Amino acid sequence: MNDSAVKDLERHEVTVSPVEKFREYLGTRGKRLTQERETIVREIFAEHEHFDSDQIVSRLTQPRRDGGRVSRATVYRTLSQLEEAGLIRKVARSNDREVYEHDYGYPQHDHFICEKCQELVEFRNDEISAVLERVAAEHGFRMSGHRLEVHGICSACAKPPTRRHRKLDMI
Amino acid sequence: MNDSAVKDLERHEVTVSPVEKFREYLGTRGKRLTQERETIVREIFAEHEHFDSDQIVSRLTQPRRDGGRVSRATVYRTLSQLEEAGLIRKVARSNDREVYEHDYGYPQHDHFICEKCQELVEFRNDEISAVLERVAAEHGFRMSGHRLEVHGICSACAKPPTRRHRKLDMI
DNA sequence: ATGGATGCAAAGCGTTTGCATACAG
DNA sequence: CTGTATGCAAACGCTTTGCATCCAT
Repeated sequence: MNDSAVKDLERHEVTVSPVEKFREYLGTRGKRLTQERETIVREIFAEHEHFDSDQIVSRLTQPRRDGGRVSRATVYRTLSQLEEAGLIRKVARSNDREVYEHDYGYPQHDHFICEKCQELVEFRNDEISAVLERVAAEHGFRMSGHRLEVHGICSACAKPPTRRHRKLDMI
Repeated sequence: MNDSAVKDLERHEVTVSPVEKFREYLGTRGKRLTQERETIVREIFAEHEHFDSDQIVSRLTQPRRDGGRVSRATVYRTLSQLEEAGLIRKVARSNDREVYEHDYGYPQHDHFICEKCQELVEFRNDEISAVLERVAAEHGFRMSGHRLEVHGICSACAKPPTRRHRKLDMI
């Protein structure tokens, strides 16, 4: 992909809504944008937070004020397709569940994962991609992306224990 | 950890066998090095290859010439402990299974994961850890390690398709 | 001796799937 | 209309666990 193509893509990304982007993807595959799928996409892109399948299921499985309810099966099926469509991506595993995040309209970044509180903290660093591009090229590997989890203790958990932290530790 | 401590660790690593290292770990925890555990460690460290739980289970579950057979449950229980002991670590997920590799007596490295053939290819690059150390420090994050998967197409799969590749592609 | 470890089978748990029914295009 | 999609519940596949028995220390 050349530079102007990249620019087109970027412009596209910030212009088209997630739902529209998904509709386009579905269209090219002879698939349909159903109410259920739209409900799921709206729910997921309502805010930029990490999430797992079960969170979405519990939010959409019980009757809702606006969009109708969506079954567990449909949530799973739709998450897979959203991933194929490049709207979301798996960033980590936590509690035996895949953790997703937005991969559309959001800049490339990686994560710290705290071993104490399990919190995911995003960080951006362009050097990493640059190094990876170079290393991949050296190995004749055609890189399409990467997944990087940096494990350790976050600043909050590293601080001298307070009442609040103690409590959490004792669970 | 200072330089001489690092050197001690390295010397230690190449001197003590995986089984001994495991015995040490178990000892400090009031646990025992049983025949089953030793069999598993020997099997795993017989060669430096990536592996998943099921591979070990199938190799040790059926009666064996030397070491006795080991149950599925014990393999799983022991793999967890080997991970805690720092002898092995999870490097990826493939086919819904955790993929492990030796984390003892082997230098730090990361992996390319081919999206076509699923092959894991190791690569070493010291810049990455260096960058991560720095970024972690900037964020007040106390880094203990990282897991990096670089996704894309490996050189073999990227080559112009041969008869052999075509066949594989059509599966 | 005796508290930890094993084996077996059953349970767990996230995820997938078969099938009858309900829609989007 | 017609091929897709949904919902439900059952099936799946990896992993964990309860319990009676066994064994390393």
